Amino acid sequence: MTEILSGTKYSKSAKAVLLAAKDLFWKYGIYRVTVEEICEEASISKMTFYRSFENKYHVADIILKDITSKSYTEMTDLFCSNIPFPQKINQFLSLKKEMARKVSIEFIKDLYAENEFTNSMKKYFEISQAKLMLIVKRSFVEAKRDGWIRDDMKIEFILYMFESIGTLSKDEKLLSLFDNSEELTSVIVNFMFRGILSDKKVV
Amino acid sequence: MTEILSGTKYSKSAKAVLLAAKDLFWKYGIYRVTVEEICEEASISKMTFYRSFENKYHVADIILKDITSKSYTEMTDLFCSNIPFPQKINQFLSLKKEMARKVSIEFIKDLYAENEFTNSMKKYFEISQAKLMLIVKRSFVEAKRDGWIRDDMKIEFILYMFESIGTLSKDEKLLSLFDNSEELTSVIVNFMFRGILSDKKVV
DNA sequence: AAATTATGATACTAATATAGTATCATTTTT
DNA sequence: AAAAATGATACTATATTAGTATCATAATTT
Repeated sequence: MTEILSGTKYSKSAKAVLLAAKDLFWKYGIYRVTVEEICEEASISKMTFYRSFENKYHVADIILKDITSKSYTEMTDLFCSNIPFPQKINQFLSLKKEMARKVSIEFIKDLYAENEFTNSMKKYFEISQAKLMLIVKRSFVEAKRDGWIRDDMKIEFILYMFESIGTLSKDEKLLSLFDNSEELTSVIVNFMFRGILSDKKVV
Repeated sequence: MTEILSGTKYSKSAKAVLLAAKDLFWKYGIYRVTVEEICEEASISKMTFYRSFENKYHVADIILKDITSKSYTEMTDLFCSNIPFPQKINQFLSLKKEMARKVSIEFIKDLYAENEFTNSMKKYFEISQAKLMLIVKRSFVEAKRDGWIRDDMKIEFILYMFESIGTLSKDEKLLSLFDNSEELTSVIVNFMFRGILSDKKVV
């Protein structure tokens, strides 16, 4: 939790804002939270807020980028490593769980609500996703070659499903079926990998 | 969930409003939710809303009363029944859990934020609580007489702690330590009863 | 089928909330 | 002591929201 914004990049007050904003965004999403609320929660004045940040979307942007960049680095490292495929999947599951705990469903909901500010965030989110997919694909190709994945499974299909984990979380109807993003993610991810893993080599 | 508003007291559209409002209030509290949002969620027009309800606080009032009245009836029945004391406590725990699932922490937070509308709701909440306490007290007195409760435990102290379960949930600082009211309640309740039950008669 | 009733869509006003800025006093850091 | 950061307040412009009036349309009842 407090690992967020680890460097000395931000001043004391700016950090207070980022932490307070994160808590509020997590609970209520972005659009329901006001700048004044954030300031009150961070115990700073509104002017101090506007001296460091453009607006609340700027804050949300920093928070999102901080979290996704860390998560994608971990993911990339995982899929680039030489550990056996099933172990990769296990670790992937726990990384996903951890990430779900880090990114609230309310946050994502507001992110994908049309808005001139959130659009740039969306893009960043999607670009990170795309970069990761290249690495993941390579990993899946190797795994298939090594017999870890059922023969009738096309890599393209797997990748499509893999990407859906991110895409699905944009679907309001699906989101509303779950209480939190952690639950949703674990359901999707578990479902996916149970169906993918070859029967010959059970973890 | 859907047992809410079981009678034919409300029209189809009014029921839709109550259910939609409940979902929104549960997630975001009362003040963050607008009438128009409720209408959209309930798929009815704003006019239809205002033909049935005064405002969103009126809706919140009905929801709260519906839930508390049911819960307090169950509690009263439980403590008036002739089952052994430890069993009463066990059932009390599950009732409390069920109630926690029914009343969101966001809802209570807004309820106890100063506001001319929520004041009447607060009163109703507190009166129900007071009525229940009379019955609970009688039950505790009997339990002590029958040796279920440690001798050095004063009934007044127990009642105080018992009431705290409700009062504590008003404390912002404590609330913020937990993700949901269910967690908070179960922590308090469990803590309480483990310390109260006599060592001689373990359940 | 006609009448009654409930609902919807739209447009509107008044009230309220919020964003963002200017200014100056105060505190903290250097 | 000087410089930099923060706070408090007041302010304007804008956006949001509450609540109502009006008329059209759909659903029910008779």
